[in-house]
Amino acid sequence: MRHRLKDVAERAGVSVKTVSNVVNGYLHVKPDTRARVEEAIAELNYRPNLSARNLRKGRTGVIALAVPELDIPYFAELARHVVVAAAEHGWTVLIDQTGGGPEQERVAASGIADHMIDGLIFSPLALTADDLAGLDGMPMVLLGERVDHGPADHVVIDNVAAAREITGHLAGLGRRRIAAIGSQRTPEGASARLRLEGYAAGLADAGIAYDDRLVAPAPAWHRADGAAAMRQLIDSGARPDAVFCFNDTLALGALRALHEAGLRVPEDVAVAGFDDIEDGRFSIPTLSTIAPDKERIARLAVELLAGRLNGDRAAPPRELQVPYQLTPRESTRPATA
Amino acid sequence: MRHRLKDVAERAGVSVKTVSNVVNGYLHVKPDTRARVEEAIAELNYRPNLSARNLRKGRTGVIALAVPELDIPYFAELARHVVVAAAEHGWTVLIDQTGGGPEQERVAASGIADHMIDGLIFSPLALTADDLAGLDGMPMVLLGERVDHGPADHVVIDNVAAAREITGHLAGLGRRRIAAIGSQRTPEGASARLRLEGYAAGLADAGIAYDDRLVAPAPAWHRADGAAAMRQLIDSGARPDAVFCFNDTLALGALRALHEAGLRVPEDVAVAGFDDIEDGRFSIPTLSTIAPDKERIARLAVELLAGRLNGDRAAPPRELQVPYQLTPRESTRPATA
DNA sequence: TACGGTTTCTACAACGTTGTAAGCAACGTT
DNA sequence: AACGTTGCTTACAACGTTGTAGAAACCGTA
Repeated sequence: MRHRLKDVAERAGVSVKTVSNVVNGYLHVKPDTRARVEEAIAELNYRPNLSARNLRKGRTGVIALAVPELDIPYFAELARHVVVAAAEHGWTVLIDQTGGGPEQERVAASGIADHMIDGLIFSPLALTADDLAGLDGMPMVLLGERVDHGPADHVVIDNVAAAREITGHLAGLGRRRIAAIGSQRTPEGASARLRLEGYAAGLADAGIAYDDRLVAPAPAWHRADGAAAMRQLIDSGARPDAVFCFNDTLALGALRALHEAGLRVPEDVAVAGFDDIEDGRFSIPTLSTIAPDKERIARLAVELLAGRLNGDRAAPPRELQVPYQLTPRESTRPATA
Repeated sequence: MRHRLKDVAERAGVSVKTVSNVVNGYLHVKPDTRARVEEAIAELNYRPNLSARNLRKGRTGVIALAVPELDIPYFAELARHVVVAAAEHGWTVLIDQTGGGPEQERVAASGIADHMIDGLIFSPLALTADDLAGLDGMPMVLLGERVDHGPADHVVIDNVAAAREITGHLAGLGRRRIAAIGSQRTPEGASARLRLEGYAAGLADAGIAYDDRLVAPAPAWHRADGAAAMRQLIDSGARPDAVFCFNDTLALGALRALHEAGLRVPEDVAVAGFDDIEDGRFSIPTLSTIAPDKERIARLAVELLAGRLNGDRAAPPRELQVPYQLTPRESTRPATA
């Protein structure tokens, strides 16, 4: 049986509001009254009804994190950091899995929001700035890259620079036939577009001509897509001597396909990824990658949201950039080593 | 600006309750009244306040899923299935990350629960049946194995049988020095205990003597722990020709350590895991494992919870067993192949 | 016209909490 | 002794919703 303030009040012989004051740490309560109330609370194992509190206060203490898929390691790792960072602000995180489709993301952005959560941290794939316009001022922080600057706060990394740098890293090994895996033509592929741009810039830096036949699309960025794309590159006769995969799961799939084709990594083909997921630190070979500071991303997102919630909701949207780190591992080890 | 029933009612020229009736699909509303109300709802972009509704109805439409860590692939995959299954029942899932410590799990079990959620699906590591006793009848389903039968519904797989079967599989390859990685002495290690028991039974089946020196503990079940345990087994001179790791992440770590030690898998050492996470299907070599039916686990958990919520809360706790599948892959490929 | 029955709608109260305003002691100051 | 001040406590209303009970309008039949 669940108890209410009223039950505690009766037991302690005080008013309901006094119990409320004790629960909320109000200062002016006589020590012995407080003790009596606390005793009653303990005896009845009283717990506040959050729905009622939320109704009264207009706040729920819950924020939502909407990600495309939970079992993509990057998002899972991100989610972990967000949960931790949110807890430091006293928030619980409601995790929503959108699947990445435009319609579902729209539902997530508007539907979930209904008075159940105080704010939203959103990692959209398909959503456009327009979709977000109808959100009635739900405080929101967007993660990841969007080409167009929407109406909400943003936490991003410099995808173009990172992709350019890692492409340069591959060129620095002496590779000339550097392939890319993960391009996408759909409007959802904002990350893909930026990373492709960085790849092209990296090639240009090294004086290598961009070759369409070395760029393989991937409908999604799962391991299976990476393996399929790699196989296709191998079969096409394009003979790459390095591959930059637009994320680590693609790269892990590519490693697998190379292995099955009897090609050695990095001797025959060097492989680089993007995201620095845990798997890449233990794969065979270990995976060179771009390591974004995920903890910082999560922390900043939560802080931006906190800022909106406590401060000015109408302030102009901010965009924060988080650093990344080029992290070479075995899959791009120089031949000399 | 957010609107209330009252605003819609004024605009449509009806009472608040009539609007409520329309929103809730009550039958006896004249078509043209309904139309007027719906128009007003659309114009104001009205959304019900869920806190108020919850307060009134005593239900929130949210269930919680508490897991030790989100970035352990097994839990992430499980979470994905739970979210999907819950959505089919109209529930949103609040995901809570306990960290696996006893105190945090206790907080998760009792604290989160406070009127914010209708029920809880809990995958505990450290919690005992006693800890769960004080939960005041919060409907709850436990996932994974517990030695003692607690007061709540359970969805489990037969750990002992599965571990025994995969140990037998290793023995069937002709291996005699079959090691185990992942044993735990702590009371939290219920899974470890059961899988160790199955391992011992599997050895006995094959007429192999149990050898303490071939059993390596792992404080947690991460890749790093698996790698460390494997290194220790190698260095100890125990010379295993097969390893059964108590989960896939341990096994992936072990693969890595074997690779670094210059040992071939499966030729020198066969490796088997448990859980069938996505990584194991793309690792080099691919990982033989026990594949529990995660989707079924999630679905059953949600259905058990639904049963509690809609039906008899006082019914005796049920325990459902979900099938698993021994899934041989490259890491235990027979020498002849 | 009157009547019972159905359909459609409304007023009111309640869910459990907290903000507001005000009440009552106890105290020190004039 | 009267007074303001401070500390502590309380009654009441309100947050936005829905269940209950019943009123009003409408229908067909006697």
